[in-house]
Formats: sequence, structure tokens, C-alpha cells
Amino acid sequence: MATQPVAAGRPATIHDIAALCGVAASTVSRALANPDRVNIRTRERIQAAAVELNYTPNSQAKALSSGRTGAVGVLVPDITNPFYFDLIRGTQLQLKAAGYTQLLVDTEESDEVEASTLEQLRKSADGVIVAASRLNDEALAAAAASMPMVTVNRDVDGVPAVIIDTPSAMPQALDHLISLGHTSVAYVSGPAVSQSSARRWAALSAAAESRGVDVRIIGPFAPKTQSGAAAADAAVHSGVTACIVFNDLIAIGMLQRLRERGLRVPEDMSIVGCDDIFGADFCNPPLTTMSSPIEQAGRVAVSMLLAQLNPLAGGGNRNRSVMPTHLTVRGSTGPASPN
Amino acid sequence: MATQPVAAGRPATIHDIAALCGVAASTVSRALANPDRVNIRTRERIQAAAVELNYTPNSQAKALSSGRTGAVGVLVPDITNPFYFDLIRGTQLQLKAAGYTQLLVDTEESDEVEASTLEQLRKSADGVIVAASRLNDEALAAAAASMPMVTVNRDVDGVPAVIIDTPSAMPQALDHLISLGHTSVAYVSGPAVSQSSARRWAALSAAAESRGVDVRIIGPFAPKTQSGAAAADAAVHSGVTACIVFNDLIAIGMLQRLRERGLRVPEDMSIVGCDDIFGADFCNPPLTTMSSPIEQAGRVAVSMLLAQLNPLAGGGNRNRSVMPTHLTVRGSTGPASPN
DNA sequence: ACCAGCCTGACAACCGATTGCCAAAATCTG
DNA sequence: CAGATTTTGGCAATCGGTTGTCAGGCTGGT
Repeated sequence: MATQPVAAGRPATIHDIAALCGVAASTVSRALANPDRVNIRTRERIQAAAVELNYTPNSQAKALSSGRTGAVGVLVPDITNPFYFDLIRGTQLQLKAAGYTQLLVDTEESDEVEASTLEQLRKSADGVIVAASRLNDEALAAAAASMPMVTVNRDVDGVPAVIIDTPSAMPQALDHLISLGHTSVAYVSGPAVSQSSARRWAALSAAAESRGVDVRIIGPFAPKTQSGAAAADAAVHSGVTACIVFNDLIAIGMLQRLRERGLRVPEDMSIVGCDDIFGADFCNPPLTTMSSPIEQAGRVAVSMLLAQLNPLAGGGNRNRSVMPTHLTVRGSTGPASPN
Repeated sequence: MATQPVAAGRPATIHDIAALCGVAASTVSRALANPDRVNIRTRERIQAAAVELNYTPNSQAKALSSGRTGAVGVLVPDITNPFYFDLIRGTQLQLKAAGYTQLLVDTEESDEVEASTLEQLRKSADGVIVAASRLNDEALAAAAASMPMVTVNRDVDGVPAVIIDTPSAMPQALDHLISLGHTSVAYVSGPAVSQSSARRWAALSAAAESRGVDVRIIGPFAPKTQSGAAAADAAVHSGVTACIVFNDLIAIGMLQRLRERGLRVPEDMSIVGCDDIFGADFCNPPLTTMSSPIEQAGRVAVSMLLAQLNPLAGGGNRNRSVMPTHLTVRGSTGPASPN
């Protein structure tokens, strides 16, 4: 089939179409962009020519003249953290559906990388989705003021956010442990700059107070399985019989460490994770954890961002969306040892 | 601190600098791009002004006029497959170090999505890294001819490739099983269009032949944990005592299924995975698998691509790089049951 | 048939750089 | 000190579109 234009290697431009149809380039631009600004007959000729020449608009040129880039940045602190997989997939799907390109950046848990990335993206993206930002509130608010932004798991005044409501599952988790007979529980905290960790701890300690059980905090720990060893040792040393852990990565690392030390889970120590990441269901023992619709969170974040970009398109401009979370009980929690 | 230019919201352009320094825009461009084309004094004035105005070049404009976009596409079949995490991180780090932006795309295991993505990237990226392509050889070669490309785990004539040499570890794996007394082994194959799976099977069956053991192939199976159930059932039904599995995802799924069915690993069935992904070390039992330096593979792929983009920069233009693989023995393999 | 007013499409400026070409200036040479 | 050579920096075209402005053609009303 000779559908390919005989033309040279150079891809077709708007000018080629114009020449072929005997009209001006601007007319071609209009015919393709806002079709009713152009006579239907001309338009059809142009569209036919565009198809024949296998025309695809040059996105750089479009971006340069229109100011819109058709790209959205997605910033995550650590690409290799499974928690972000589903989030990324959610944003990717929704962005693609809307005709946007996703620029995925791993900010390496660093506020500086995050800040410089945002600065760069100001010019090269129409907006950004920032997951688990490591920036302080001022910096984040400033960045949000300079370009459309949606945060995930980070609540800053005036910045639209998708919040994965893990704190609300904290009482559930605590009650679960209490019902198993635990009275002394540790919260294994995440990075000091993580708002998520702070919120989880706040919710947990409030719940503990109202129930009259002893909950202490240990940490902070980096959100990696490797941190699990230190966390496990700290937990054992603190004498608690159960831990609620900032995230599954650390929790899984703790599982491994406890096993190494000859301690049994859940007989000697119950562990509750957070996020229900890939692996939480098949680690040993399977991890009791808090689950939420992460991929959906990604999709919602994109929708909220697009609503900012096209204010006209209506759709009640929510600026805060909360994703539900629930406790998923598996094998890593059990009755407190009679001790 | 008032480092910020008093200037309006609009970010500084090359013209602002030119005006401030009383030179032409082209001079500014040169001063910043190839500094020795311009008098050192002028250059310093310009650089100072650039700093003062907080100038950052507009990447679209740069791309439009220079033809180079400063972006590299990275295509993976499934973002949520942990195998690609380290690869992605490797490419990201190396690309960032070289001043490139990574455009990460999930092609959803679909050749069509892959093809259309490549088409789009032709205009908006300087090159692409294609991992585990689902395209046929002709389509891939054609795409490679139209833009700089490096493949990962895909060998096509004339296309530079990084090959993760899992096949070379197949004899190791087989010998490991033989030494444990297994004489009847199944290869659990991956997607029919996966060249990796084909190569692994070829290596395995060759090794089996030379050793006189019985190896059969079952599958194909999609590279997801969910496929593990069907794979496990098929393996059990085939009567083998050990499986070498296309990848860890399927292997982990099999572990779960076998447990559900009341079969013990490794007592009733030994399982060898492939890739040593996140989770392989903490699943139950920990998975014997084949490991390679995946992140390094990503970095090498980028280096090879950059070598294509800047041919001058020297650096022996290899067009094929093989990453070593070795067997990592964990708990999922054990002596064959006397049966 | 005449004039107002709407359609249509062309012209040209512009987005923010890069780059070939050329002239003025500075330096070197004899 | 004149002529040759090298620097240095400006002009203007170009990349591929978008968009404001405007003139001419067509329509309709009277």
C-alpha cells in the first residue's frame, strides 16, 4: 500500500498542506484547530490533505506559539517504591486519555531535586502532580502559585490535593490490635519531613488516648525495606507487642529482621503495615495493612489538574479529594502473647 | 532576600538579557552555548545578567530551532512490573546526569500502543530506549531507522541493544535442579511475543538435551502474578517436580497457588524464577531466581543511546552490551521428592 | 439594485531560541 | 604604519505553528 506520501523523509508540516491545497498556512491551522472558523469545503480538503500527507503537528512548535505544552509532570520521591506504581499508572492512563504526555520524575527523596524539577517544569509542562512532597509548606505554596498543581498526600492551604485517608483507618487498626489483646503498641514513623507520617501518628495517638492504651513512637526511618532491621530492633527493645508501621516497605523489612532474630510474627510481635503495596500479600507472613484505591487516586489527581487547566469545562472545581482507606487483615497480626 | 528580579511574572528570555547588557540576542545565545565564540568580558557580563534575571532557557524554543529536544523516551510494557523499576531508575539517573529529560511511557503490553508511541516520540524526543519490545522485527527495525534507539532485551539486526543474559544462567539453574535430584522439569513460558522468553527456552532446552534430562514447556502465560495460578496448575498436572519460570511475577503467583492447593515448596515442587525482582527475597518461601544488574543495564542503555546522539564524543560505539546473570539460590528449590 | 453585515481566508507578527553570514574591530605581521 | 588575519558581535532567516487584523466576497434586507 502506498499510503505513505512519496515525500521526503521530513515529516509533513502545516505549510505542506497549505501548498497542496492552495491556501495559507494560517487557514490550515484554523481548519484543524477550530473547524467552524473555516468553510466546510475548504476544511474537508485540508483534512483530506492532512491525512494523505500523514501530518502530525509538531508539539514543540505548538507549545512555543500557544504557550501550552500538552505535558504534565508527575513527581514522586522514589520510583522504586511500589506504592507509587499504581499511582503512576493511574495518572498515566488518565493523562493519556486526555491527550497529555506524562513526564515522570523521581525526586530521590530530596527537597532540592524536587524544587529544581518544579522550576524546570514551570516552562515545559502545563501543570504538575506532586506526590508526597518533601518541600516545606511555603516552598510548595509558592510553586503552586506559579503553575497549576495538584498534590497527593500533602495538604497545603490553597493547593488542590488528593488525600489518601490512611489516618482514618488508624483507629480501625488500633481496635484490631486491642481486640487481639495488645495493650502496648509502637508507631514506627517514616521520614521526618513526611506529612503523611505525621498525620498517621496524630490519628493514632488520638485514638490511643481515647481508648486508654499505651502507644509510643519510634523512628524516624527511611521508607525502604532496609530500614526495617533498625526499626525491628527498636521495636523489640521498646518492649511492645505490636507495631503499626509507617509503610509496608519498612514493615516487610521488619518481618525479615524479626525472622532473622528468631522472633515469630505474629506470636511474638504483631505488625500492621500501611499502603498494601505489591508484595504485602505474599510476604511471610502476609501483611496486615491499610489499603486504598491508589490507582484511582492518580486518576482523580489528573482530573483535578485538568479542571484547573480548562476552567471552562465545568465540573465542580473540587480542591480536595479524599480516598477511603480500610484495614486488610492478613497473617502478620495475632493475639498478644500472654507473656 | 531580594535576589528575585523585580521583573514581571514572565520569565526572563534571552532578549531581556540582551537588552540589559546592550548586546544582540544572538550574542547572548552564543555566550551561553559556546562560550569561546565570544569575548570573555562580554561573556561574563552576560552570564552575570543571566544569573541576575534568573534566566532559564525555554526548552520548546530551543527544541524548535535546534531540532534537539533534550528528551529521551523510555518505553516499558508495564510500569507496575517491578522488573522495570530498577531499569527505569537506571535510565533516569543517567539521563539526568547527561542533562536529558526522561519521558516514561507504559505501552500496556500492546504493540499498537508501542508503535503509536514511537511515532509520536519521533518528533518529541531525540531518541528512545525500548525495553522488552512487543513489536515484530520489521516494525522495530523500521522505527530504529527513523530515530536513534537502543533496545533492552531485544535483539534485532542493526539496532543497538542491551541484553540481560538470562539464557546463560539457564544451564546453571538446570544443574542446580539436577544436583537436587530433579529429572523432570517444566519451563513456564512468558508472552508468546516475548523474545526473552523464547531465548530462555532455547537455552534451557539445549542445556537439557546435553544433560539428558526431560524438560517440557508450558504456557504461554502473561507476566503477572495472577497468571501464577494457571501456571501452577499446569505444572502440577504435567507431573514435573521442578519449574523454571519465565519471570518472578509468575513464579510468585505459582508459590501462592501451590500453597492454596496444599502443596509444599520446595518439598513437592521446586520453583526457579527469573529477574530477582523486588519481593523475590521476602516471598514465602524466598525465591531461587536469576539475578542481574538491572539498574546498570538502564545506565548502559542510556550511554549507548547518548553515544549515538553525539557520535563525536568518542567512546567505542558498541552496539551490543551483555549484562551478566547468575543464579541466586534461596528457599524455593530443594531435593526432589523421592516420590 | 444598494448598502450593511457576516464569512472566509490571507497577511504578518510572534513565541524563544539557533545559526549562517558578514562587517566592524582588534590583533598580528612585516 | 599599511595590509593581512583573526575575533567579535550584529543582522536576519528559520524552526512550525498560533492568532489578531483586515480586505474582499457573499448574503440578505429593503
